Amino acid sequence: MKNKEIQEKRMKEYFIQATRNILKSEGIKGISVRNIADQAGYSYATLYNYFKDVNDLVFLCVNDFQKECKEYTINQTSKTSDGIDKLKKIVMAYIGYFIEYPGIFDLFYIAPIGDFGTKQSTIDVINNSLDEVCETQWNYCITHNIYTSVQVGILKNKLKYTVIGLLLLYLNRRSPKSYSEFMNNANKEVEQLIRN
Amino acid sequence: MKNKEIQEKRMKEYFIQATRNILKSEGIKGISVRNIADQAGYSYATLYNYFKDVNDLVFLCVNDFQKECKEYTINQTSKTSDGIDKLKKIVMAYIGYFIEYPGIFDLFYIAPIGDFGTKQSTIDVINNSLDEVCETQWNYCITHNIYTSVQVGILKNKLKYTVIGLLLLYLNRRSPKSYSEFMNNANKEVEQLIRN
DNA sequence: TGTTTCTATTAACATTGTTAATTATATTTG
DNA sequence: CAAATATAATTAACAATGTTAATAGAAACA
Repeated sequence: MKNKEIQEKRMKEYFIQATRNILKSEGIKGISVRNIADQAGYSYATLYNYFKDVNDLVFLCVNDFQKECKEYTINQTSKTSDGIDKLKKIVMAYIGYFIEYPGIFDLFYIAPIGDFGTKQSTIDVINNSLDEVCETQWNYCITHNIYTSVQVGILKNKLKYTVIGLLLLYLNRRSPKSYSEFMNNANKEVEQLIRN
Repeated sequence: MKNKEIQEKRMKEYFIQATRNILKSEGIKGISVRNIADQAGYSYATLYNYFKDVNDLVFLCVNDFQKECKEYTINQTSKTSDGIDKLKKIVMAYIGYFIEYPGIFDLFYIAPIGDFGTKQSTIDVINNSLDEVCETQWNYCITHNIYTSVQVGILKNKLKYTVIGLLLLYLNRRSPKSYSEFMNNANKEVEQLIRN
């Protein structure tokens, strides 16, 4: 009876792995049932023995990406010591992650959430994505009296809306056109927010 | 030679009109070549005699919607006299417009812009959408020394990112869940931004 | 080994955007 | 006005999509 579960888990992992690869390389536009199944080494209909539909499958990648994203920001900022500077660098690294993998931004913030089919816990991970990445620095700032916890609460929201707004406009090719200009804007906005 | 142009313009208008109706009622998910052509009273292939593809057609609605959006904000704030209060109300009305027509938000900020096929002027309209709606109030604030023009430049950006971030998260069903909570958040954010 | 139960695959359907072939309608010309 | 031509609109067709139903294959068990 246990073998069954192990095998099922393994099969699911094959499909999830394939989905992650496609999301990272081709983005959401590259996602299709047949494409995923091909990369997983199975037929497209087999997928439906393990997942309700393709949307269900796609959102199962959120946890892995959030984990990867956090590690990414940690690695990019390991040399900086705790405090506001590090907070800023983490936020910029967070932005950098989605610039490098626009398909993951689509998944987190744009892909439609099925009327019911997407777990609340997944949505929670998305909503806390930026906060979680910054968590230790927020705590550091509170315990070292750089911010009050009320200020942190307000800042978290402002930062979230600003970062997502910036990314949406740039990744969806509204504005600005150039990467360097975008990074300028992002730097400026994050800077202004964090230095109160 | 002139008749031809008039007729062509009229035909285009039929399709654009149909596209606008669908966007306002069903949203972008309701857009399909056959659906548009049905509502326009023609066959689906006829559409290709007047438009490069369906994306081209969809983005032609941007100008109309921007105009409508501006009128919407004017009507909703006609009783308020110029100044910061009016500015805030206009921004909230702008938000309200996209809450009422989520499909238009999708068109403005989410729909993918073809590698080439979408006119730069259309993209400009989108990027200046909020600024244009607020224009007279920004000018009022500058001439009455409420803000400096430098401050206005900074505020415009902050406001844009915040409003779009707020709308994206709410309309795409990330957070918050309830309308009233969303309006609370939006009010708070806009308020904090505008009062320095 | 033979039967049953689960798993994977192929077939099939409806829907999508787009193009080619064909028919209907205007326009021009004799 | 009638015939020839150009233009506009429609149907047919294709490839790709998500999903379900029918089948074939493998595993488990008697």
